[in-house]
Amino acid sequence: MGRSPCCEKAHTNKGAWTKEEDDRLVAYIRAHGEGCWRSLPKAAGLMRCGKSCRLRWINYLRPDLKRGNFTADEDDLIIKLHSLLGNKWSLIAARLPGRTDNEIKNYWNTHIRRKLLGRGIDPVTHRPIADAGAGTVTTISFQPNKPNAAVAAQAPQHQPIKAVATAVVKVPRCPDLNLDLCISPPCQQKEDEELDLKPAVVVKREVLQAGHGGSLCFGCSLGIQKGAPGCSCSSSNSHHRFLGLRSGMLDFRGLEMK
DNA sequence: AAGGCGCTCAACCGCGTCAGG
DNA sequence: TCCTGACGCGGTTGAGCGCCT
Repeated sequence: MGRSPCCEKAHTNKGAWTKEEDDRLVAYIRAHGEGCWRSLPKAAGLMRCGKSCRLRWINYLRPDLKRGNFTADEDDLIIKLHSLLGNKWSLIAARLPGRTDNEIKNYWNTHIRRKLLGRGIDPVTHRPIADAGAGTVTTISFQPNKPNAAVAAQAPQHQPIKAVATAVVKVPRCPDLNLDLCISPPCQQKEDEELDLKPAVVVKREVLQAGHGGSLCFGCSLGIQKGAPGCSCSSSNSHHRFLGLRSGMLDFRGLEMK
């Protein structure tokens, strides 16, 4: 049994969106909110597939999107997150307010990948290309309160990405990471409100429904099942900082690449 | 001036996951 | 418990643009 198409393809537009279509979509979502993408096109009077509407909204029309070039700090953060998460673009995007997974994915493939290759670093393993087959672990560690300014640009060639830490964690070089990390819950709301920080993590449905409330471990916020390796919800100290960083929005200012 | 080429990024496609019946 | 439908994600494609020859 084949998969049924997500929409009636015979009567849907494809390709670039027109200004009128954009306006219709924005107007509809402003009036009714997001959700139920399948029925949205019909309700909004659009000859588009629901998936197409969702993508257009998320990647282009959303009002909170930050347009324009990536900053050096964002570059740096993307590289670090990719070294931890692999091609989990949605998770990386969740840590970059105003950026979308598609945008980051494109940026990675067009800019960062090349940049890393130019430095002799394998963009997949984040290890020096000459050392790619070694099969050893990459030590990623972090040291808070060190300036990170343009560390990516200053990273010496043929050096693995590495940071220095109070608590050193070893991660397998395989992208299927065992994220056994000390982290903070993404929503320490009161504290974040005081600092005017907006939680950037999109919390998975199951986590919300499991009644975690505002006390999620970083693993859960990344979509790891509660209780699975990488989840530290049950830990007595659910308020530890993720690698010494604030929750919600990864503060990478204390990270350093060597 | 124009054709070729490479790059960028918006959009599409197919699959995995999950909730609800 | 199984099935189905909807959503979300990551990989891929291709139109449009700018640069080069």
